[in-house]
Amino acid sequence: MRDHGPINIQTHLNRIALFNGLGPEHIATIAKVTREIRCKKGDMLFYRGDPCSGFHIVVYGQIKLSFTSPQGTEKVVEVIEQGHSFGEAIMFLDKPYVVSAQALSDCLLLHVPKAVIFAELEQDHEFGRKMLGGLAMRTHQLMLDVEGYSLLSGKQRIIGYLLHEIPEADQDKTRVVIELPVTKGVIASRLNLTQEHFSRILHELSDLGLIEVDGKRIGIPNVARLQAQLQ
Amino acid sequence: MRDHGPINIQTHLNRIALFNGLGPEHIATIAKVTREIRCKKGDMLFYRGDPCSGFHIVVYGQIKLSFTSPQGTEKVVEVIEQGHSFGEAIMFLDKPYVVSAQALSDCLLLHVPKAVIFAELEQDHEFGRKMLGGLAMRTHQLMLDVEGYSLLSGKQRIIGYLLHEIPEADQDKTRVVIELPVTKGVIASRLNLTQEHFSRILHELSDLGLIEVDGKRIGIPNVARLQAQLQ
DNA sequence: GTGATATTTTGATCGAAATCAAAATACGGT
DNA sequence: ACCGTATTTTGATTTCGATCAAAATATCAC
Repeated sequence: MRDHGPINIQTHLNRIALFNGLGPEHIATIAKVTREIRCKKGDMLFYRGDPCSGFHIVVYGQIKLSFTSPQGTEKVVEVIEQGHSFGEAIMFLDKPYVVSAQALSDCLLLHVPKAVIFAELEQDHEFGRKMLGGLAMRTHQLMLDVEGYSLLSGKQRIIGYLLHEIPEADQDKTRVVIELPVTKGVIASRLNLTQEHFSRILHELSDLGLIEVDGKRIGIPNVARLQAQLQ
Repeated sequence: MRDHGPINIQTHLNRIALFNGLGPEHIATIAKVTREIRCKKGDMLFYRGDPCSGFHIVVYGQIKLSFTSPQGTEKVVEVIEQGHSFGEAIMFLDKPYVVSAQALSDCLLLHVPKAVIFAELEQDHEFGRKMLGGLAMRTHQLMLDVEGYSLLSGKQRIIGYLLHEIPEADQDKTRVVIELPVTKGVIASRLNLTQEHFSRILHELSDLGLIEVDGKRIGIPNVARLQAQLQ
């Protein structure tokens, strides 16, 4: 568990890429209206259909964004990790949330009201550019997701996920070990698979000697060989 | 076939929602660097991997955006119709296209270079807001697509599509007739189905009396009853 | 109109992944 | 360390939709 003492909102805002280059006085203005939100593992932050009043920044913890079907099945769209933000897109539309957000662990979030963002956009071109870049990246990522869901098999999506999880620093290594950031069930759902199927594919890859599974630690003895399985 | 004579670029730019509210002198500046592109049915506009130098507006005709898997299977992401634009998102990232674009019919397009858009963003806050709104809408739509692919059956996706195709003006009618804008194969792919499966589901809905199929004309005797099938 | 091509439908079969069920493990709190 | 809960694995079965193949329609250029 982390330190839960009082935090300096400005410090955290400064760490977000979106706010890089913003002058201290602008950061201060934004910080003034930014609210801290602490939530415990399992807490719902918002539900699909709730109105959106701004966007969120994850200072620490993990937030799960998901759809739920009428029949109650859940599909995880994304897991937001420390230092990332979410809800920017819907903020620009006058529509309610299309996903629900739930804490996967104890979290500290910041909520930035949309009004202050709109005001900042009035004044700063560079900020607008950053915001456009951020939204464009999200759109791009969603396109790649759609491609994966449509064109790749479950096994290929899992391999792609594992390769994606390799830390920047280990990119060039032959052998790497990665640590799954959330439960296998959540990852399975994120990849549009049942956890049973996910488990079976991991086993299959393990039998082939392509990975070594030890709980949440996945060893990849030969990254290139795993990559080759994508064809 | 349409008139292929010379067109007034400014007139067409004025019709795009994105450029609403832009002063005539700004429109003129943009028009000066905007290029006309005419292409015939089947022509490729660009391929995945090509660099992106701006975005496109469809003046008339239909453009299909699609992924192709290594095995050659194709997945249609979207069909862009008259009056709509595409490629804005990727323009803000320094990445090549992730989709390919092909004309489904003879088309007239406008290509707006990114430099002029960036220049305009420097000067006009309102333009930035419009752009953000447009990107946000695309993101939103992609999220709904992902939801559909993940949570809905093929039949439900088809019903959703048919209901979505009902013209604004007919929204409140009990009985409507819609006209499929492209071939059934393209729609099937857009909905992540094979055309065989698409055909069978249409037949099934027809047998249930929920729709009446006559080539590209689909009659819906009772919209509410079809909607009820989504549960 | 007529022939050639493209699209759509129909039939038979197959397969990837889901579902249902239950056992086995791991894990957090006291 | 131990108990209760959550997670993961394994097994048996089912199903939705894909694939392969071929026939039937529709469409378009000439």
